[in-house]
Amino acid sequence: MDAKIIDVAKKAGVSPATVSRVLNQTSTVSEKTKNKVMTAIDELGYHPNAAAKNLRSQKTRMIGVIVPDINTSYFTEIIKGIENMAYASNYNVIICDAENQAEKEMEYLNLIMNRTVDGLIMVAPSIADEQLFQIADKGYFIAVIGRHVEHDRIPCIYTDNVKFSRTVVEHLLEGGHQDIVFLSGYPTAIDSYERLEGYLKALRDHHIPFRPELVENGNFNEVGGYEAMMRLFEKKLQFTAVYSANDEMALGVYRACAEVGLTIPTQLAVVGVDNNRISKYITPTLSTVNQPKYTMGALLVEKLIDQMNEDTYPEKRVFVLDSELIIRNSSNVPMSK
Amino acid sequence: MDAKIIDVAKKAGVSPATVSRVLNQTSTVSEKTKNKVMTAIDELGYHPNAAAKNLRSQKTRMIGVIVPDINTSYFTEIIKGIENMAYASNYNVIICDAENQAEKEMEYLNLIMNRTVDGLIMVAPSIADEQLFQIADKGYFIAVIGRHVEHDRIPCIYTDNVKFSRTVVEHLLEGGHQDIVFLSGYPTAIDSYERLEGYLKALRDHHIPFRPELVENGNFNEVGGYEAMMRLFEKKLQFTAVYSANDEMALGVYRACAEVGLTIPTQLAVVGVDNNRISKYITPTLSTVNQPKYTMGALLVEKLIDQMNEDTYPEKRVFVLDSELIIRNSSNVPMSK
DNA sequence: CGACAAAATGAAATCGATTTCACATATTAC
DNA sequence: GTAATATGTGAAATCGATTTCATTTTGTCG
Repeated sequence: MDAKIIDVAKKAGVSPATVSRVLNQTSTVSEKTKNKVMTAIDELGYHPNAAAKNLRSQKTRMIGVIVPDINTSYFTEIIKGIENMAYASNYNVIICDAENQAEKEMEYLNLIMNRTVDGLIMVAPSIADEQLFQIADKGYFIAVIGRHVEHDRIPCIYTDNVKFSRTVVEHLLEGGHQDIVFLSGYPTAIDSYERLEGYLKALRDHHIPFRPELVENGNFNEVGGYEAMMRLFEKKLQFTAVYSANDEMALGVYRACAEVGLTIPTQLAVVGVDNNRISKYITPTLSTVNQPKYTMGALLVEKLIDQMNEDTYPEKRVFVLDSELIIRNSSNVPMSK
Repeated sequence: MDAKIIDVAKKAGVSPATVSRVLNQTSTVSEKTKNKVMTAIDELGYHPNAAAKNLRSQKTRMIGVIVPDINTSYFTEIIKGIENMAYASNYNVIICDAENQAEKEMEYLNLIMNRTVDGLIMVAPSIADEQLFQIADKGYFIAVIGRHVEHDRIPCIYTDNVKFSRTVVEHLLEGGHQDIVFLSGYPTAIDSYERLEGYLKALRDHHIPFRPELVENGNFNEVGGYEAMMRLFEKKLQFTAVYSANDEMALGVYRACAEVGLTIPTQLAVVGVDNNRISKYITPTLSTVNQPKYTMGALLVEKLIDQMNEDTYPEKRVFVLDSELIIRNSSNVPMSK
């Protein structure tokens, strides 16, 4: 069906080698033959077969990205950063949605093992360190966003969860809040754990007793956040603020408050994490922690590409980026007594 | 670096052909040799090279999906449907984010022309009909979500924008609203146009004069919706309801109202479109039109796969799905006079 | 103008799998 | 026990590009 390089060559009266040279600018070709080849390509509507090209050249100029969920703006923002930077370096990006299933995540590792992609970025992977090491040790290029990985060949980038969590809690303490709920995401996610750690450390530093009953799991989504809050309300616990480990859950908190008739921020202060698109559009506007999502993606893919091209160990491999507390209306009123 | 099929063959003491047969179950192999081959594969950690496989077999078992924007839940829900159904049929999905750039969309067409994918799904494409026809006529498998395409070889699926828009407007008219703002998306998008058409028809049917100054463009996102409303407020126009062509813009409407001190729904009724994740979490909960996003993706990819496997014209090619108006709190109070 | 370097081009090998075809071995039927 | 069939396996061709190496053509200079 499709025209092949040999057809182009015949039509232009040259050899396939020359056609290849015109297309890839791999050596000089005279202006005259270049033109003949180009018109032949145009007339035949020739598109080089990717498989043949990949097979011979042993590269694909594709980068795979595995994300836990494609329907989460935190991840899609990261993807945008990856895509744009990759595009600029002439790489295509294959996005893979693991749908929060470890099994699917594992399946997608095939992309790199079977050389469909030249490199692989795993965003907030659930896979164990050792598995990552194994892949890297075999010589494949992988990189990780969202957690620390201790391996020479694996660049990684993340933000300091503990640090910004302390900032959040201290912000609430300054507002006069002592009884602060912590809404956690998936218990298995490292982010959940580290954010809880920051919460605990801040309390300890300020000599506030930790009340375990104020920690609830909301699975990082609206439904979970809503249900977690409802559980807390039912237990009639005393609290005046909520630190939600992401913005989606905070939205669930808003809904729960609307239903039980609690006013934010006067009766309950709320702070989220991620600064997602809608956080400044909901009412009241949501205080949250801005993470440099786009930058994380862009920076890491850049490192990965460098590494692939030079096939060398990068001088700097671990990137811990700063995040920033954005105080909006959901937490900017000191507690009314 | 990687083990090749010949290495496996040598280790197992068989020919490459046999290894291939074991892996692809393309003909019977004795239990004994099968075991030898499998252990050799295990020991070597062999992964068949995708490029070689694709080249020889002339297929990739990959399906490309081009979406206008990956950071929009309407599209990601569609993707979920595509992915899951494709996965079930043993196809992998490559997601491509055109970032609302026609140029990028065009670039991604290369995926099918160069046979990186076996089939291509274009979601709400901006490309012209004729270009689509050309591709299909060359024998490539493509399918379209979100608009009607009149070509024997191109399956398509969409909802009836005109129809549900009438329903929305009639719902508002029943609530006593006569001065209804229409917030449009990108002017170039067919969805914008058809939704406006439904709005106009409903007004005409009910003998309500059309006031062009009540139509504003909000680009399908929060910022646009917010700015559009602010423009309307500044002009001090008289209106009591807003039909927003999607939920994201409706969120912008909410924000604008919060800032100027208008209460929804008592002072302004709002209806959106898409029923996105957050629409029932914001306050007041947003009336909206539910589109069968997941189903659209799943159904269409199924058709595409059928077509690819049978290489035949499908009996049914055009699917117009029903959508449903979900009345929530943002519009359920009759206008207070 | 002849010698030599540089530029342009082609023939053939190659990438790593699948697939065809032929052949060997095992099984069944009579 | 032999013929006929079914099953299992290997050698070699093949997919469509790139790349190496050799060769031809062009250009430069004394």
